[in-house]
Amino acid sequence: MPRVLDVGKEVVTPGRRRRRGEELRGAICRAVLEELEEHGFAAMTMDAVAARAGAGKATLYRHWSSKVQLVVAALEYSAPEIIVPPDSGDLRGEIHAVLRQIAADLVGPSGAAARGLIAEIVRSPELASAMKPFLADPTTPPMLEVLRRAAVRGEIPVAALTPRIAGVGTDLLRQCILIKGEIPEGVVEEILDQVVVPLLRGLALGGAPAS
Amino acid sequence: MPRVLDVGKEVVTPGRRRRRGEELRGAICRAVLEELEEHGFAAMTMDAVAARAGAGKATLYRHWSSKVQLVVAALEYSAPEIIVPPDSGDLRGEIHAVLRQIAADLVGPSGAAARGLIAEIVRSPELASAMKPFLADPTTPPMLEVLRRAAVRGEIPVAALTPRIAGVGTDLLRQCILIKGEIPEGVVEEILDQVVVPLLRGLALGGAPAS
DNA sequence: TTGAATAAGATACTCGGTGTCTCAGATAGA
DNA sequence: TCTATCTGAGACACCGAGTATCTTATTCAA
Repeated sequence: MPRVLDVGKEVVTPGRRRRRGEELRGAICRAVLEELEEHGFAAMTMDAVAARAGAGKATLYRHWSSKVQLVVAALEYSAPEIIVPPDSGDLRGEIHAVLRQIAADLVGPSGAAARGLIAEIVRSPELASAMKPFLADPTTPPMLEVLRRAAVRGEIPVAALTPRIAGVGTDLLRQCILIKGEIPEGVVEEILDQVVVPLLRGLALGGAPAS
Repeated sequence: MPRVLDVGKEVVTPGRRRRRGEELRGAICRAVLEELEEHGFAAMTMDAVAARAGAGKATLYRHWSSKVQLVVAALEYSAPEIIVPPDSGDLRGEIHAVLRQIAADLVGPSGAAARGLIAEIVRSPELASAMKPFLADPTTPPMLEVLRRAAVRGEIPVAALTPRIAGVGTDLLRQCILIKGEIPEGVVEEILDQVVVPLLRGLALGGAPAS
């Protein structure tokens, strides 16, 4: 049952250059990031990415099996870095600096992508493993480093150096942007002063349960 | 330009009963909850809901403007209740009881719906306000009540009675299920003992910053 | 009881997006 | 130079949300 294709195809493909390999993949990843920044994950279409990259849609699917996989690849391509603040001896200030960076990332393009990925996890939980690195890893280590230095100074116990504790601030920020769609002014400081700092103070006490 | 509709319509509608008002809305909401439980939010189609409810798709859209609004209504219809544990004087135990209930809700059908709604917020942040009640309200008040009683007993300061502090456990649980697609064994206790309890202990100290 | 107004059930249709498929021609490697 | 491979382009199939429209059951007022 032959389908009618390309009848009268008259394309004047003017000796256009064709990229391959890393050059091609890089151009596509950059196009993905730009589309993400402009439209967000949901409104980003594969056609738009293909058009912006000057590539064919089939090329996208030849390299990545789905929109989600493509976005994951683009995130890998431009991994946003969290800078560990210099050791100032000011624990609150250092944590504040890390949280501010994380908040900025969540609001920016890579944050939009990450939020979109979380939405996709909701639709297909089996994807969770594929994108775990982009959700947990990049933010926990810098915070752990800040806490480690505080532990060295004796401000907090070594028992406080767990991913759970180091990730509290990040988790709360992420929760905020997921539910509210933004991180309102002052939320970073609210989390810092109502949760993270008192939590560390409580851990410094160690021992007995609250009361 | 007359479109051809219903040519040869031969429907044998056998005097089928037609429901209205609350009966109809209830049947539709139940159908939504069943579809959510079976397929999750994303894979739930309006056609399937209509078919299961024995209703027309137009009827769905006559009552609710979109899939999201319909799911919000279904959640209202079956509002999962968080029971405030009896005043035992055991703060950790009471918090544990509340967190366990919240975790169970997040894993169950209404949790699946809520996760789907969060995914929709990601695609259209303006919807955030429409569903805020279903994300924050149901869980914060019971926890605040538990904390309030602890404050009366003098275990924690009144300053600890903020939504931010009361919601820490819930937020962390929600974050967990969003990212991992599940709440692994032991996570509730991990959050309780590594975060919530030490946090309250730190707040009980009041005053000076950590160190 | 009856007739008009209202709204339910059914279904065809539009629209937009993902993912598939095919093809001509550019590119790379022998 | 010749050949195998992969790109760029775009038509296409498919699916689901939301719309339009028709028939008819139900409600309510006269």
